[in-house]
Amino acid sequence: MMAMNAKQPFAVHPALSEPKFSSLHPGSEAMRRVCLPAPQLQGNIFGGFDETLLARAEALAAVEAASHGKSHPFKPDATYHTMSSVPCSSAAALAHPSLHPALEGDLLEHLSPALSALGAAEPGVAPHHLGAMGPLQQAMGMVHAACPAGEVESDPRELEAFAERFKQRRIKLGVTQADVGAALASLKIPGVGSLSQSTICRFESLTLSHNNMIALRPVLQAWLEEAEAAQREKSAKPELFSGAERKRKRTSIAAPEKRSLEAYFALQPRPSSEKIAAIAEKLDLKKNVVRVWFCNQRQKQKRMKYSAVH
DNA sequence: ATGCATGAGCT
DNA sequence: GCTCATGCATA
Repeated sequence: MMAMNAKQPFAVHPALSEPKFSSLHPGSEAMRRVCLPAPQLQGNIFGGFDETLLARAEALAAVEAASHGKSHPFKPDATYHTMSSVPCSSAAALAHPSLHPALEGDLLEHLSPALSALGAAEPGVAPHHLGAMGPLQQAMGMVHAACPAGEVESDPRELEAFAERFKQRRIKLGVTQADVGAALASLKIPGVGSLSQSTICRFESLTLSHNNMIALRPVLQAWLEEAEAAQREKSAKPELFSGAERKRKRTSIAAPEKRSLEAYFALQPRPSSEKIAAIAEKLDLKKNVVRVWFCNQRQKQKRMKYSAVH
């Protein structure tokens, strides 16, 4: 496939970074760590009472399971792990483990008071200088160059409004999210290829990182304008490209395991390799699956934290 | 709409 | 091995 993850050659436009993101520099990750609530405490806890904590996390998971067990009816689904033969119990994947926010929050707070503090301690998602930003960098550059710097805002409120307007106008054009993603390539913006339906969807629902939103906006705005112009002259033609025969299988983590993972995450969002291995063994999951789960969970938490503050 | 995965670049 | 952007597969 093409190099879709070229490093970002430049940072977010100055006007785009507000106070929250002023920490926008290559070393922001290090800084974020410094801001973590009582890091050494977490480290000691997890490092010294491994088994105890693992047990507590599991107990927590068990309590939660019992609390709304009936809300988690097992589905006679045979989890398909074509590529990642995760030996889930035959009674695997549940519909959705939506934990009760109240109950969960309560329990977790007792187990990890530092967790709640974290939310307040880290207001912004501190978008660094962005590493894997994608080919859209160049597009951003172009758009910015062609736009009066004054009108390019990064105000979260503005972004939210744009996303909503975008969706509305997109629907008005009768174009699907997938169509938009594919059509992006025909914009011929240097360095900008197509995007998936997932990404367009996430953009519209604001479930991308702030930086990602900022980066994509100019591109999507450009597409929108072109699409509307094209429609005016009656020559809109979305283009889809035939897919391939690639088959990737998705691991499905059963609800009980997921609950445990969430409990572990509350205790330690960044478990060491050893901890991950231990957790993986206890839950009978592949270590890499657990590692990726934690990575994804962290990404999700960041987004949630950000939207919660804005 | 969202869960799990991949890969680039960085440390 | 992490973060981040992004995507395939699937509910």
